[in-house]
Formats: sequence, C-alpha cells, structure tokens
Amino acid sequence: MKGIRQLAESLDISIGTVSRALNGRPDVNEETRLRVLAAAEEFGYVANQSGRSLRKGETKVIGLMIESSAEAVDNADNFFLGVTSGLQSVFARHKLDLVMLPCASDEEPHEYLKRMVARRIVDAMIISNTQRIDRRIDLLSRAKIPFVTVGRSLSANNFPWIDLDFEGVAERAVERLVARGHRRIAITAPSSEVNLGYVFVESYRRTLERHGIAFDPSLVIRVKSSEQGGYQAGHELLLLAQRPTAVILIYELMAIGLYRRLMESGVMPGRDLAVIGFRDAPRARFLQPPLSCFRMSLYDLGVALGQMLLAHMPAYREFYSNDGGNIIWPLELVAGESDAFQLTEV
Amino acid sequence: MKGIRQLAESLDISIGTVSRALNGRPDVNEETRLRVLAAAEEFGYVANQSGRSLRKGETKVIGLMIESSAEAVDNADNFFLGVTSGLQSVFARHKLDLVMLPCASDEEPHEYLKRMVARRIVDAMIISNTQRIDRRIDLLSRAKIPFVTVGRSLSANNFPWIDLDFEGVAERAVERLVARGHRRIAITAPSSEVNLGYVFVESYRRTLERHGIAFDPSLVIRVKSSEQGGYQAGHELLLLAQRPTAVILIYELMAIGLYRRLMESGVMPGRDLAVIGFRDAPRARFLQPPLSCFRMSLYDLGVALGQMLLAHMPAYREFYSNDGGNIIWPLELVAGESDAFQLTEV
DNA sequence: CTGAAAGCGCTTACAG
DNA sequence: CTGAAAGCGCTTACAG
Repeated sequence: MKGIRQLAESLDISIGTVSRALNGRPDVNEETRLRVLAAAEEFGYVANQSGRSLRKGETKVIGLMIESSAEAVDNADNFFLGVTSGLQSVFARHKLDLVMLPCASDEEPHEYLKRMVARRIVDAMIISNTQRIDRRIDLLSRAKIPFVTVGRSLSANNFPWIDLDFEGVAERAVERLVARGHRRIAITAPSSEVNLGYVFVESYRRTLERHGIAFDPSLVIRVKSSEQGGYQAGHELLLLAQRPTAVILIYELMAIGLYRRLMESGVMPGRDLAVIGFRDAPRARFLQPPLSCFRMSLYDLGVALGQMLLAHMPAYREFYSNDGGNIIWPLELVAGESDAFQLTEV
Repeated sequence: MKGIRQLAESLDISIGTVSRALNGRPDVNEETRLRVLAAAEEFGYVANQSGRSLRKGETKVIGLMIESSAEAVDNADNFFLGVTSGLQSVFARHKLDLVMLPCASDEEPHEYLKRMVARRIVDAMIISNTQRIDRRIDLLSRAKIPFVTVGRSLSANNFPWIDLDFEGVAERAVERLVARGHRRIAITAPSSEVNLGYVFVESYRRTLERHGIAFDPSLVIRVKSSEQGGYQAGHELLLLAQRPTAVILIYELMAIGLYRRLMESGVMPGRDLAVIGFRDAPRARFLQPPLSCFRMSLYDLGVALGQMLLAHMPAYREFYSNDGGNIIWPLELVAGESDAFQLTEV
C-alpha cells in the first residue's frame, strides 16, 4: 500500500472522496465512508504527513526543545519526561503529537531552534531553560510560531510562560530558617545565566533584609546545578571563615553531593548545618536525614503548559480560555529532618 | 520571507536555480550561488521540510522512540539522554536530525509506532525496551523502515540490534560471589516481559550450575526495575526462610531502595549481605558502602547505534561498513565495597 | 454526495 | 549554466 491514490483505485472511487471520508467530513455517504475506513484499516493506510502538511500548512506536531548537555545527562533529570505525560494528555485530545527535540551540547540553542523552526517540522514549540536574555524568544515571536516557555526571561515583556515559584521557595526557606534561629544562611546559585538563578537569589535577599539580616555576597555560592556542584558547594561552605549555619539549595540533586562532602568532614546535615533543598526528587528521597524540600506535580505542570500553548494557537484557541495570565507554579513544602533543629546561641 | 518562490523573485532568477544553489549542486555559476546564499541568509530562508520531504521521499529525521511511563519517570533514567549525544554526533555528519518520540503510557507502543511510521515523520527508527516477543520489529521490517533496536528479541532472527552484555554481567557477578564463598545467591528480575530479564536470569542459572550450585527459583525475585522495586526486593529477601548471602540486581536504581530496606532491619550491605548492582549510575554513587557494579559509556553506545542504523539506510550505507554483526555491548566491573567480604562458613 | 482539478513548496530530469 | 515544467501526496473549493 502506498498512497491515497492506490487506496482510491482499489475502491474505484476518487481520491477526494477517500480523503473526505478519512477526515470525517460530513458530506460523505455513510456507506462509502465505512468502505473507505475498512479498506484503510486493511491496507494500514495513514495519510503521509508531508503531503498533508504541505497542503494544510500545519504538521500536527508540537516540539519540546531540551538540551542534552553532558551536565543534563549527569543530572539524570527526569523533569521533562515527567512533564511530557501531562503535555501528551492535552495534545492527544486534538490528535497532536509531541516530539522532543534534543539540542546537542555542541550546537548553539538559538541556531538549533532557528533550524527547527525554519524547516517547519513543528507547529508550535515549548522551550525551557530560559536565560536572562534569551534570543530564542524573539526568534519565535518574529517567526510567529506559537510557543510557551518554562521559565521567565527579560527578553520580551509579553509572552506566555509558566515558571516555578522560585520566589516563594526562597522566601519560605529563609523564613523557616530564620524562625529556627539562623542568621547566617547561605544559598547556592547556578553558574550560568539561566534566569531562575537571578529570581531565586533576589527573593532570598529581600526576605533576609525584611528580617533585618544584611545580604552577604560571600554566602551566595555559585556552582553547577548538579550532584558535583553540591559537593563543590559543601566544600566552599566549609572553607568560609565564618561558617553559615544553614544553606538553601537551588537544585535537588545537589543535596546528594552536599551531604557527602559534609559527612566527609564530620558535619552532619540536620544537626550541624540546616539544609533545605528545592524540588522533591525520587532520587533524593533516600537521603539520611530526610531532606526538607518542596514538591510539585510534573504531570500537572505539563497539562498547564499544554493548555496555555493551545490557547495561543489559532486552530485550538476556541477550546482554551486565554486569560493572558502567566503562571507562577506553586510548590508545597515537604518538611524533612535536614533543618529540624533550633539553633542555640553560640 | 515565505518560500523559495519569493526568494527567487527577489533575486530575479528561477526557483530551480535557487534550489540547486542551496543544495550545493555543481552545475551552478559560482557567483550566482554566492548571491543566493547571501539572500537566503539575509531572509532567514530555510527550505520547508514538508515540500522537500514530499518531493524527495525522505525527511532527514531519525526517530528515537522512548516510553514515558510513570515508572520511567520515577526512575529518572538518564539512559536515553546519554545515548542521544552519541547518536547526534553521528547524524550531524549527514545533516540528519534526531527527534525523541515519547510514547504515552496509556498508548500501546505498537500502535504508537504504527502511527509514527505511517505518517512518515521519520526516515528511520531506533527502538528500545524490546520485549521477548515484540511486534514492533515485524512492523518495521514489513514497512521497510530502516531501524535498529537497543535490545534483542525473539521476534525475528535477523535484524540489527545492540544489546548490553547481560550474560557477561550476570556471569561475572556470580563468579565474583562464588569466589567469595557465596552459595546462596539471589537475583532480581523484571516483572515485565522485557527480553533482558530472560537473558539475565538464564546466564545466572548457567553460571551457578557450572559451579555445581542448583538453581533455586525462590531466589529469583521478580520486582519492578525501580527504587521501589529494590525496596520490595529487600523486603522479600528478608522474608525468605533461608536467607541468601548475596544478591545481584538487574537495575542500578534498585540499589537505593534495597539499601534502605536492609538498613531498616539492621542488615548492612557489604557486611551482612553482598550486593552487586548493574549499571553504574551517577545517582547511585553516593551509596554507602559504595556499590560494586558495572560501567559503560552511553555516548559510545549512541555512536555505535547511529553507525549501525546508517549502515542499514540506502542513502548512507556507503559510508558505514555493515558487517552484519550485531553487538553485545561490554560493561566493565567497578569494584565497590558492597560485596567486599569473604563469607565464612556458618 | 462525488469527481476533476488546483495547488501547498519543493527538487530534478529535460531542453536549450 | 539556467529556466520551464512535472510531480511528490495530500486537501479542498468548485461543479455537477
């Protein structure tokens, strides 16, 4: 079986009728439709996507761009795989397929996206890992490709995004530690220009100042967002002249490396140093003492991203209310034991 | 800028010449080519993939099918992200793009693949998680879509595959444990029909028997290949009337759950029970005592998969020798301390 | 309700 | 070296 032509020939009707029958158009005799459907099923015929796309100007494919850097691999981040399920549950309603587009680490993300967009492989894009200045946002805006980002950026002031509540997490983490008597609280920040780092540290700073604690730049530890980065952070913490009594992590897997480095020096998390992590991750659950961190549903985030994206696509917007609001995605505190001690005055 | 027609118009030449210039055909005046290239760059023109695919009958896209089940998400497996880099390094040489096709957990993998193949979104496929009987292999063979699998299967006797050396791992693990005096060695096996489970257990059985140790079905513990599965395995081990002195795990993350369950009962891995894991994973490196396990390069595996696939594609086979040989991918032992004790007679 | 025909954006023999 | 034209597989006005 090749194409619609062969199928039509075998049924002795025109390709137009076959197409209409297959696409559920109302102006087809019911008996004809049944014959066509049966034959298509028998021959395993499915419309060639290229022909269809060329004619309709749409591909019915949505792309999710991810970065497959060595760092991402080492981190073994399940973030996007988790989000994927939620996205698909929304897209499936409209027979849209999701493909993940991995940008190789040796390719510039902007160039990669440009190529994907120009080739018109997808109708819309979801991008993530937004940088403070992110040219991809201009690119997509100018190309008029519907898109939504995971993460804010300064690059444009009006585009659809959903971002995790980094402010809220930093604020609540600081509050929690201050309530337990901590005044010297360190924080980790990513060494890259990813936007969330700025948001996170800024909220930390504001919350500290609200409590009359001066912001000390030496307590902002810039490391990679990885297990290794956590180890490095532990190392740097221990070297500080006046050691902090607490540390807030920006990335869940850092806790693993941090714990290890601390324990190597006989410093016990949850007893000698309070630790609060970011997102609850299955892999971090084994930590002893259990890590205090924040939890969210990746699936629900995927659903929200999918709906927001469709609300911005002409063909689907009727089904989704676009209130124009971007979303700060809330996270729920999971109290562990890594910060469960009251600091006694030294 | 829309299509080739507009670009040709702006240059006042025919679309045929533009196409030839852009595609590096030799029969184009060098000056003309330069003008075309400059204009294309300026307008950000890139050939529409649908038009191109339709005409050429190829998409220049390779698909990597992955399964985004809840289990896969929880496991946070970086396996495919790691392989991706290697694949891309090969594909980039031929301007082929890689897309990851996530099959939703509520869709039957065979149906999903059928749809992807029929729509002709990709020129070739890489599939994984091969089952003992896997209809996807017949599907791809019949559709004449070039493909390569990660994992063997009984479904066909001649198709290109690369599989991890499960035999070798099981064999060496058993040898190692026997050499340390163990006779009662348990093994975990996946509860699904995934082919590797059969290979793994069969090799374990053969090696035991070679050492005169009878195979005891009660020591084959069927659990999910996940952290939770490891916990469950630990639980079942402890319940066995005659407790084994060693256990071999089929999946790296199981070690995390296993350790936890054992420690809850005061059973210390590496002292009270020998443990050997499968693949070395960044996340498992924190385990105390360090896990004895096996190591491999995901990147190199990706390169090998990419090359094997291209050797089976008419358009690229000239560049790659296809010796028809499938590959059993070797893993290297990383000796930890989880099995570093000699069993003394009880 | 159905058929014949146009055309989506490309690439490539074929002429010249 | 270049242009004009055919045609890849579809969908969809347009006639009837």
